[in-house]
Amino acid sequence: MATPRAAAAGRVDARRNRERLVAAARELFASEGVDVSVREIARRAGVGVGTLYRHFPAREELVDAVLEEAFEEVVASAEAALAEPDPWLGFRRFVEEALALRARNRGLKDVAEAHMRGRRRAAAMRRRLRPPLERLVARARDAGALRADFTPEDVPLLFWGSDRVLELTAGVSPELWRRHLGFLLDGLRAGAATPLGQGPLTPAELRRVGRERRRRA
Amino acid sequence: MATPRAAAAGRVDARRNRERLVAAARELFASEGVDVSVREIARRAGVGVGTLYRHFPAREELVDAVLEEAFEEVVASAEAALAEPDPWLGFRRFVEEALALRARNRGLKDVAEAHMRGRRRAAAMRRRLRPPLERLVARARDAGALRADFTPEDVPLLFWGSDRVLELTAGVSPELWRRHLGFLLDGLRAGAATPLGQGPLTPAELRRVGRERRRRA
DNA sequence: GGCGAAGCGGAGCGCCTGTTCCGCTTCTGT
DNA sequence: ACAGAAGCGGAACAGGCGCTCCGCTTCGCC
Repeated sequence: MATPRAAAAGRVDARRNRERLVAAARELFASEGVDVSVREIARRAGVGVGTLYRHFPAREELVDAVLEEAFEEVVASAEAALAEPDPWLGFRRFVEEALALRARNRGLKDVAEAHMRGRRRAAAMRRRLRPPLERLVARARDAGALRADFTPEDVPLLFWGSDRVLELTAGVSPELWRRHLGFLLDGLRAGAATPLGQGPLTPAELRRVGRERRRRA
Repeated sequence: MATPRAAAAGRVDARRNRERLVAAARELFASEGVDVSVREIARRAGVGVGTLYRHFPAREELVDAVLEEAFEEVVASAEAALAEPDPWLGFRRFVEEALALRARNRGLKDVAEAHMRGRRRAAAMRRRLRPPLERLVARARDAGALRADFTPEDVPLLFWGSDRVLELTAGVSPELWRRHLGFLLDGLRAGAATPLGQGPLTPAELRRVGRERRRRA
């Protein structure tokens, strides 16, 4: 019994195929986005589509399984940013790191934007992200660095906008999103603030953004 | 000869069908975006798909024909903004108006972002937009209102980012893009500027953004 | 070593897309 | 009024998608 029966049940070839599928999906989601076809994932993994569906009864479950770990990095980044003593730098660091992760993983960006059309685990991750994110915002605001009218519900706005820049310019100028974010961050400092005509999303509205989007697709 | 033989040649029923197609496409592109299917456009116009293809040998030509007028409004808006005496208000007004047009016309946003995958007329419009836009930027910068490191090539960044917000939140909070733009504009004032790590796109790079994007699709 | 079960592969289904083709209708000049 | 041309409509094609199904292979316990 050298290496046997550890991990989950099932035949060893089945487990190997499952791992191959996850690995193939991880690479393809990161480089091509979540919209790669199941045939392409199966081909990359060296298995048939039937095998893919045996392990992941719907395409979305594979997305869910693969991107959980990527989302975990975002949560970790938010928690690490809270350790930064300067409240403004902590806030800024989280936003930059979260976007840098998206820059390296198209799939993460897709899922974050599409607000999961049925991705349960990503929804759970989102709930985990909320508390540290709220503290990052409150801390920077209370320190007088972040403008007073900024709310946690405004954070997705930062991501969405820079995501698009990222998406469009990744092939030509991979770091250009930092410029867009730089403009935005300069506008988020308390000293730069002028009154805004439009109020923030409420938490309920923010949730609806995801649901509306799901219905469309 | 009351109303006859004016306009282009061809049978009157053919001309009527062409106009119906353009009208149907205009409505659908504005409300659903440029990705509506040809069958849907034909159905809305009350004709068969064969008729659509008789008038517009490829789907893209219909897109091109319909969105030219929408793009024209953007150019007109830039020219009108130059009449504004305050350079900053002029700049701001153009950006806001251009985005408001996109908010009312999904197709315009799609074409502007996709940077025409083969839309010749839109490319011509883009060239027409450049001169007034350059003057708007230079004027606001020279007046000391707009930050000195802002270039005309940065304008698309403003649009792309807010476009995404618009797209995602249109159904829930149709004016939320104004909040995102508000943050951004506050960061564009000379007084708010801090050094940016990343330089602007060159004009050549900006053109490549469109071409890369075309290759993908 | 054999055999039952678990796993595998990929043809095929249903539905979508843009585009083509051609028999039939409708217009229009004489 | 009529003939011929111009225009029309929609079935059909090629190629994509996610997903299902089932005959065949391979594993692993006895």
